[in-house]
Amino acid sequence: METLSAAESLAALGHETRLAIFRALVQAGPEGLKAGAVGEALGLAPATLSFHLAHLSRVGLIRGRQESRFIFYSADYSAMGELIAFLTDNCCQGKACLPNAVCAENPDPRCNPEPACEGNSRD
Amino acid sequence: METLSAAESLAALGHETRLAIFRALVQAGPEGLKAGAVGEALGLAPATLSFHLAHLSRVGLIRGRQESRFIFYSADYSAMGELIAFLTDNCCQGKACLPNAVCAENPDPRCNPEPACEGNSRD
DNA sequence: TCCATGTTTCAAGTATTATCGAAATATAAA
DNA sequence: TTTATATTTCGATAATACTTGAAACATGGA
Repeated sequence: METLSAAESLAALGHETRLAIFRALVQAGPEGLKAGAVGEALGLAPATLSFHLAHLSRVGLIRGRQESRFIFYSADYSAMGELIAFLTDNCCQGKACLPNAVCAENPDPRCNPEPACEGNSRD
Repeated sequence: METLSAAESLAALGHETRLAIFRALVQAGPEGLKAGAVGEALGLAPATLSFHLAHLSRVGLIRGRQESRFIFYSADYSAMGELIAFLTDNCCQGKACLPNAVCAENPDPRCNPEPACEGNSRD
C-alpha cells in the first residue's frame, strides 16, 4: 500500500460519522447492511449518509452491491488489513506498538524489541 | 481508546504531510528529530511544519521535548499501539484483517477465523 | 547586553469538506 | 402505467483545515 492511499484511507476513517459507519458494517459481517439501515442506526440524513458511503467506497474500505431495490454496503476486510499492515510496517518501531493482545500471544521476538530498532519500511 | 479519540488520531494521520512526519519520527527512533530536521527532510515551510507538529502533538501521537535551543519530536509508540488495538478490536472481523505477517507467525486461531464472526467491540 | 538561531504564533487568504433540503434516478409493487 | 420506496445527485451554505509571510518568543553564544 502506498503512502498516498494509506493517508486517504486514514482520512476516510478519521471522521466520527464515517468511523461509526465502518464499524457498523464490520459488525454486520460480510452480508453488510442496507444503506437505509445504516442511516437509521446512526440517525443520518439520506444525503449525508450517501456522501459518507461514497467517500468510504472511493477509498476502497467498503463495497456496495445492489440487491433488488436496496443497496447493501459491507466492509472490505482486506482493505482494512492492508491499512493495518501499512501502519505496523511503516509507523511502528519494529512491532513494538502492535496491540498487546497480539504480542502477548505471539512468540515473535519483534513483538518486544529493543528500544531502538531502526527503519522498517515497506513501500 | 474511545471512538472520538480514535477518529482524531486517524484524521491526524490522514494527511500526507503529517503521515510523512510521523513516519520520519518513527524511523528516527525514541530520540526523535529536531523540528528543523523534519522540515528540512520534507521541504516544509516553518509555519506549516509547526502547524502539523502541533496537530500530531495535540492528539498524542508525538511528543516534543526541549533540548537546549532545539525541540526534539518523537513518535509515541504506545499511542500508535492503542490506535492499532482500536482498529483490530473494532474495525476487524475477529482478527481476520490483521497483517498476514503477524498472522503467519501467530498460532492464535483468531488470526484465521471463520468467515462470519460477529461483534467484538471494546469501548 | 546584543545578536543569531530555532520554533511558534498571528493573520489573512485559499481550498476543502460537511450538511441537508429538494430534485432526480432506479427498482419493484399495485 | 402509476405509485411507492430506496438511494443518489445537485446546489447552496456553513464550517473547518491548510498554507505561508511576517512578527513574536525562547534559548544560547559573543
